[in-house]
Parts: sequence; C-alpha cells; structure tokens
Amino acid sequence: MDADDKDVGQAVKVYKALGEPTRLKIALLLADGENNLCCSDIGGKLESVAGSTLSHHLKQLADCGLLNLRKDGTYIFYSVNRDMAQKYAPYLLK
Amino acid sequence: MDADDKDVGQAVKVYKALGEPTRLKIALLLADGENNLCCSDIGGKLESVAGSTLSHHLKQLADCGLLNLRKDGTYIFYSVNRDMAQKYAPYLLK
DNA sequence: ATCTAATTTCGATACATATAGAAATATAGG
DNA sequence: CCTATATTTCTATATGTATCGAAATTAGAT
Repeated sequence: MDADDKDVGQAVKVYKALGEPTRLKIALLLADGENNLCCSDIGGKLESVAGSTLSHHLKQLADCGLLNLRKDGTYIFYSVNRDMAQKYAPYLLK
Repeated sequence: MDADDKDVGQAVKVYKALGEPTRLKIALLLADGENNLCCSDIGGKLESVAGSTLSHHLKQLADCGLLNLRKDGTYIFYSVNRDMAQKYAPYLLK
C-alpha cells in the first residue's frame, strides 16, 4: 500500500462518514458557526436519535479526522476540523 | 421537506457515492486529466471487477450528478462534472 | 438477418451498518 | 461513599449494499 492508496483510504472514510443523513446533519450542525456542541446538545437538535446511536456516529466522524474534540468533565465538545472540511468537503462550511 | 433538506439529500448521495473504495477510484480516474473513459476502459484500469458491478457503480456516480456522460454508439464515455466536484469534493480534482 | 461487443438488468448471496436498549464506564458534586 | 449525568460498549436485529454470473438489451458491422 503506497501513499496514494493510504490517502484514498482516508478519503473513503471521510466520504463514508458524510454519506449518511444523520451524520451529515451532525457535521453541518457542528460546522455552522463556532458552536462547540456536546453529544447531548446534538441529540437535542435531532429528532429521536438514541444516545448510543449518536455516540456511534460521532465516533465515526471523529475517527476519520473530521472533528476536533475537547473534553471538559463528563462533557465532550465537538467542532469540525476546518482544514479537513476544506480539503474534502467545503460544502460543510459556510 | 424544504430546500435545505433537499440539498442535504443530494449531498448525502454524493458522499455515499464517494464513500466506497471502488467508486472513489473510478471518480479519481475520471477526474484525472481530460480522459473520457468508457465502462470497459475503466474495467481495464481496475483489478477484477465484473462488468455488472462496474455498471452499478457508474450508475450510482452518475445518478448523484457527479458524472457527465456522452453516448457514442455502444460506448458511453464518462467524465466528472467539475462544478459538482468543486462544490462537494475538490479532493477529486488536481 | 446475424454476429459481435458494450452495457444494463435480474436474481442470489454474503457482508456491512444503522439502530436501539441495557449494561458499563467516567466524572463531578454532595 | 452515593447519586446524578454524560458517554460508551455490548448484543441483537433489521436493512442496505457490494458483488457476481447469467440473461437481456443496445447498436454497430458484415
């Protein structure tokens, strides 16, 4: 596996993460303004998504590098990594 | 469903199309240079993908608006729609 | 009309994944 | 320590999808 393949691998992860309605909405929420939102904030803005499901989606978005996260007590605040968004999916940004 | 939702719907389709290794490779092949390739050309550049599978992938890439296509006899030549790529996935472009 | 090549459609199968509820973990506060 | 809250992990299930081979379709060439 050379460098190109590796990059393709990451791009696939990014696009797979964004290619699902709930996750894309989460990404758009997080890209919108400078809001840093925690898991339950996001849950409040979506309709009827179980916490465990949300956690799974956030993990996928974070694992591909699309999200920055900051721990604060029991909370984890998420925001989009703008460099990644710029490179792979500027559609996310204003 | 309002205009925003509709746009999210298209974006999901685009990212879902790109979020699969074979399809992303196809998109990169088609974005690379001004090559217009037909289905069998693409098959020749990938390893062991059945024609029916290739057809399925190309349909998905075309249906979300990522590809331009030009029929010529029994051939169909594909290229990427650069406006779409610019908007959703500039990573595809040089 | 027949033949050949390109592509799509159909049917089946195996694998991936989105989802939820319940249990587990982590962390702050009393 | 105990409680409450935030988040994750576990387990199960239902749906989605990537893949192929075979059959069907399409369009040019002989």
